[in-house]
Amino acid sequence: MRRVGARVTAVGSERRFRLLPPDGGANALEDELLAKWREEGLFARTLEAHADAPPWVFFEGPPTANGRPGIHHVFARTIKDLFCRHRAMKGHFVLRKAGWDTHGLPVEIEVEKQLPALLKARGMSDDEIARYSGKQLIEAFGVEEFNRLCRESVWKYQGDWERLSERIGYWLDYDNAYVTYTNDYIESVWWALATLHDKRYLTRGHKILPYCPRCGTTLSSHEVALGYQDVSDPSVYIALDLKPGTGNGEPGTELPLGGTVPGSRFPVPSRRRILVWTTTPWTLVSNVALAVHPELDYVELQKKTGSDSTIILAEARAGAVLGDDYRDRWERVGRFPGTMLVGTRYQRPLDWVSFDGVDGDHGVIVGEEFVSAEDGSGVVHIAPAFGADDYEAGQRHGLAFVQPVNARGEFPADMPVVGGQFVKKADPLIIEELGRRDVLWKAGTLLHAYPHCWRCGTPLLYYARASWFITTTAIKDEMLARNARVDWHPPEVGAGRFGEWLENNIDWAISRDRYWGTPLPVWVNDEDPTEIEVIGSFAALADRSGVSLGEDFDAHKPFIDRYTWPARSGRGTMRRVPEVIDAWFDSGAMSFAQWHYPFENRETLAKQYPADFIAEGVDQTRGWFYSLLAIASGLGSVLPNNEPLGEREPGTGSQFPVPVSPYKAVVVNDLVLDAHGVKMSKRLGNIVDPWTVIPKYGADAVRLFLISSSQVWKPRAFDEAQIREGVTQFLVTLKNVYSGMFALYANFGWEPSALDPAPADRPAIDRWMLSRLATVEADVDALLVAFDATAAARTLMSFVVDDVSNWYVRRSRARFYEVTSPDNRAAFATLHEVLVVTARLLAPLAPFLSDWLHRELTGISVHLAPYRRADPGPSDPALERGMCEIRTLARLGRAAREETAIKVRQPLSRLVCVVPQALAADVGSLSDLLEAELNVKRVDLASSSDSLVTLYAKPNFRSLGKKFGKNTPLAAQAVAAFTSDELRSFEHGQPLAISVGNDSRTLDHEDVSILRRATGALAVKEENGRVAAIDPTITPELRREGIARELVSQLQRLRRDLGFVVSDRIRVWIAAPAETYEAISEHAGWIANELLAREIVAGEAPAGQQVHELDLDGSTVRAALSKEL
RNA sequence: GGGCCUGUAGCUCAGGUGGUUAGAGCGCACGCCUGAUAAGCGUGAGGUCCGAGGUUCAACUCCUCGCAGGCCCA
Repeated sequence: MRRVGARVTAVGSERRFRLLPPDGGANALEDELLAKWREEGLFARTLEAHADAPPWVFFEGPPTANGRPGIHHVFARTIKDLFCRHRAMKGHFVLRKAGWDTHGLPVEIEVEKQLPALLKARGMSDDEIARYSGKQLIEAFGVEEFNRLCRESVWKYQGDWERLSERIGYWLDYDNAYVTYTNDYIESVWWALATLHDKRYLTRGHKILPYCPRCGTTLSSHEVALGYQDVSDPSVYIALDLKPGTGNGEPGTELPLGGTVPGSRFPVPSRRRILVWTTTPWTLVSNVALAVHPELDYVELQKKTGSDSTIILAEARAGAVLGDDYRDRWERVGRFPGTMLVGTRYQRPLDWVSFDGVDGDHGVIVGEEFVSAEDGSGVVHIAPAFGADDYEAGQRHGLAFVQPVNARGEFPADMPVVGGQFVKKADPLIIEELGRRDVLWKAGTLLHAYPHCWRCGTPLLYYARASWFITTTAIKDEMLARNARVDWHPPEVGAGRFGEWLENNIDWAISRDRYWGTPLPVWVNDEDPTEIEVIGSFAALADRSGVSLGEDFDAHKPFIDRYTWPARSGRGTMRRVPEVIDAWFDSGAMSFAQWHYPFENRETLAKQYPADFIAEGVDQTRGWFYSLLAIASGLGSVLPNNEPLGEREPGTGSQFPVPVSPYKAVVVNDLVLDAHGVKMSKRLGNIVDPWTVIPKYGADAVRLFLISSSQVWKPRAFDEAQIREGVTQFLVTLKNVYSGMFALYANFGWEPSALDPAPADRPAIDRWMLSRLATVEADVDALLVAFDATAAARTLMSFVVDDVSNWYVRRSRARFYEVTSPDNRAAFATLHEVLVVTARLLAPLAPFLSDWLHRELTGISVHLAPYRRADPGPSDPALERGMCEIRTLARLGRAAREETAIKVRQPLSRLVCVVPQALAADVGSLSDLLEAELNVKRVDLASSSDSLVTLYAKPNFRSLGKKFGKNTPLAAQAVAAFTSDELRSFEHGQPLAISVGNDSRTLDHEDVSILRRATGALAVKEENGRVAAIDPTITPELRREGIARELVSQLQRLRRDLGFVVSDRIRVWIAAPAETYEAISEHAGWIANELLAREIVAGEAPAGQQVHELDLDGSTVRAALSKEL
């Protein structure tokens, strides 16, 4: 038998299995693999390998590259990558086309920031620059040049994105990325818009948008959020006269007269007024209605001093508006719900706007849910041109639309009092005028947060702008039906957040008054705005304009605006509208625009639509998830495999065709927070830079942490300590199993061969290990199929730590010290199989270490391997059950030993075990594992007849509850009271009955769990019917063996401390008291073998040898070691 | 104000068609092991499962109402 020093072989040239680099080497290891992958073109090879396989379609939600990627991007990209890798290993063709979202306001803002410096360089003065608004700066700078800069700016961080994606192992085809600003992409978007227009889903309308009158531009919600300031605004209550005799036309709907309250001592009022609150007096000029909440209670109040006029307001607001003591001064003469007010007409506060020729109602009270009892008077003034709620209320109630304010925020020059004034400046003038007209009730000021232009500080106006819409309200049912087909993870995002939102969906305003975006392909006759052409292709553009587009054609502004043509009607010129479109429309069109469909790749799209899988953050519910769905629903069957919602076929009861969703499954991830659970922000400086943490722990560790720490759709705190404690521990364990056990000893001469025993011929623990492996393989795969990456990761991680390392390897260690016998070969073959399959299961989650291991173990990349073995070998549920019991017994046995306070090194004579009867057979053959684990000479599995065993009953509440209902607790008591003998005979088939009250019933076996308990003078631990009882008696013989083992332990430590290596052979001198020496001499052979000693010499060491004193449980032993040459 | 989510041990998180000892890892205390060693293993102590009502023989789990935190929307 050959023993070779491990350290010698490990660095020798004959090694077959490389050892892993030492701790902290994750970065180097991953870099080594990245270089290898690049060199081999591995990603491309994995694609080629499955080129003809059934596709599994993934859509990449395009990131905007004009910001640095952060740790949350690593999170989202890990999710995308791991499912794609998994399905690819399962044998699908998983094309992963990268994409870039390149249009839109964020890009423009980046460039806009550079404009002042650029204009100054051109000689423009600071004063001049300061006078210009953002849009004016762009115009002055030149749209052509501006857009050129935007186009460049998009790629500023492209390198960062690609580097990070590569570093974390996110495989994506960047060479064939789609880019939303390219002509091909734009043409597909045009086609979609033209198709939607053909279906009458593209329309023109109004939308209330936050608008900066100085910059002349609308702002996105993101920009609005940048500019909130606390300001003091007017807070004005006005009292408007109700017109008598008005109501909603139904009999009896007229507002009851105040004085009709029974017993009222007040006369019928001659004047009834309603109190209205506003913080924007200038909008009163445009008032067309008042809104009340239909279910809110309103009161009519009359001054106790005997005035003959009354006021009306929400009851809940009376105290706040009139003073808490208002009841002292006011008498309530009426009380009614808001619905009673609806339809009543009133005298508007200012009459400067004419309604001549204006469609729609005005001067009327309407009911609206948005009216709040939290502030104001519970009556809201409605000016549809100046508020989103107002506008929608106007739409719902057919109100007139007047907008006597120009784009600079000024009233018309010819308006009385406020003519030509900027609206905000007009507030005081209007308040004065209201006073003169005797409608002003109370004027004060209010401090509140109001949005201002982030660029110039001007207060924003909510202002109706002409806008182009996709009438998504018309396809709401279609969207809901398609959404219902989506497999959402988690489901509540789909049904709740998203579904709820779809239910309340409003039309999608897609036009933007901006520059850098897909131009809206709508041409309008400048003489007749009703004549419209929507151009759906560049060919159509060339055809209509009569101009050949040429090689250098650029579809962006300003070039596109030069294409005009005479109107078909014969009068006027067709000119493009100035707007570009919402960049969300671009992204939502990616499913087909990335293929330049329908102009090219029709066959490709037929295979690559719809997506099997997408994954993004929750913030995309109203973003990309929506835009994909809305566009797919609007386009319907012009996309392949995209049948619209079908009518129910008459008579058949079947529904056809089944609507499809543009994505069959979505995994939604939540935010990544900092270690303390606080949202990361630049302001707080708590942003985690991926480039500092990834080199530190490795991408595998970061990926695993992000996936395993909690369900991906929950927010997670990014805590480095958690990476170390949770994930690194797992990775270290896996590395130890490979390097510290498998590779280290396999290098002494094992490799897979025909000499390895067949699995069926291996020891039970090997067969158990392989059976567990097959189970875990199936479980992890099923979890990934079901998109539960967190559970998959946890299952695999606990398998490696608990089952493989902590049980199989620990219990099998000695079997790896030799490589020759069948038993050794069985262990190596088993562990090899375990590691290979583990590497494959791990590959989607941690693509680096798994590949490194797989290559060492098999010679090929894990990413070219199948995810599951075709033949996982025999599964043995009985063996798995039995081992589970053994491990429970081991745990209980350890606890029992702990109680005896006898160290494990001291052998004991026997362990008595009890398991539930049904499992006894499964456990029997495995008891030798317990002997070794607990260092006992014998394990007895006690049977029921054993005098050591007492039976006791545990009631099964679930089944007893069905029989006894209310009396369940009593029945349970009765069951628990059965004696051991009664239970024994019940087990042997004798009936057992209990009576509770008048109710006597025979018990079924399912009603009672019969458990066993060991009794006697043993150290006993028990849990759920499993018992481990240890005999603490130490016989002299056991004592001697314990001494020998203690000696070996101490000498081994000494041996190592003195610098001997495993291959060294030694001579040992031992001098000890007589009793101790007796123990040593009895076990001398075993001791020598353990210590790899040629000879054990009894007595004092010769002079010159260094002597070490050891304490062996109280007796002193002197020992000396020397190397045998 | 609305929608959705979360609240379980000091920390991070599992779990449960409602069933009587609520789990894991880390941390802590104690101990083991020493041919995985700048490793490995165990035992133990920690919980009114956010609060209050309700349904039920039985609620940590279901219902209602709150409280606290988060996200999105207004």
